[in-house]
Amino acid sequence: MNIEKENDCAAELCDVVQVHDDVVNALCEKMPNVETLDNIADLFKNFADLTRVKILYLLHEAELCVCDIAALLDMSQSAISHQLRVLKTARLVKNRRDGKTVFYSLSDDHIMTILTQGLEHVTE
Amino acid sequence: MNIEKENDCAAELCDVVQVHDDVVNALCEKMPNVETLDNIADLFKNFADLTRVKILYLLHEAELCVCDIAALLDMSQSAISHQLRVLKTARLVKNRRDGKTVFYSLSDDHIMTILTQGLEHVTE
DNA sequence: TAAACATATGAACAAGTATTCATATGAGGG
DNA sequence: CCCTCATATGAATACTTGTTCATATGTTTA
Repeated sequence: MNIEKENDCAAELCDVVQVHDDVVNALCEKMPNVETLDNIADLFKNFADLTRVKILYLLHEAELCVCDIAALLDMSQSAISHQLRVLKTARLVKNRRDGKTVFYSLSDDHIMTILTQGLEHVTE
Repeated sequence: MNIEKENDCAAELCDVVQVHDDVVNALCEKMPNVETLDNIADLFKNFADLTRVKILYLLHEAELCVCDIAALLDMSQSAISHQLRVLKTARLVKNRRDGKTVFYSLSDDHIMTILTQGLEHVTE
């Protein structure tokens, strides 16, 4: 019974076996596969940093360029650019160039749905 | 115009001012305060690790003791115990003692709502 | 084409974190 | 009581990550 091994469910539990076998079997089958769980963890990594949360909230309100975000958050242009690259790699934000300026915006609405769930949880 | 300073909105933007002042003012007012955003980031940190995501999914299916989780995830008892402490500190899981055994379970349903949002996002 | 501006990027450093190892605490059974 | 089992914890280590600094790329304008 070990979800690590392609859900083949063969790991041994405590000698005392707190959980009945049928329950544990059901457990393995209901679990998403490890790759999916890893993708979920990676997704949430993007929301696990204050700077990135601020950026996402700002972009929810308006399309912004790098230097505007840097000014609004009182941080260096480089720091913001690095973080925007993280968010872009995760496909949470997209950008478009207009002359010298690069405008960033949220990729889709689902991102804000997740953040709102978090907001609701922390505000009870 | 700087949300860092208690939303007093007084930071300077790019010289080129990509965003009009009224838009930026609206931005500052709509943003949750920094403390709230920090709490959101802290909340998501709990979901930003594969081991913890696995644990939460397991606990969604059944109340489990430490050694069962360790066996199911093929990890050391100590590693699991450390992670459960993280999740307990964040009030995402609760526990009860029954003799030698300590059973862990999810604190509330909202936790799974957030994870499900993440799952939906990664599975498109 | 040179200068100025906006952004991107690589290396380095500091801070945070997940696991291991050894050990401590706590509970039940003999 | 002592022994065993289940869990917790502290220190150490390896790994990850966010920011800074210096610099490169790309675009516009003089």
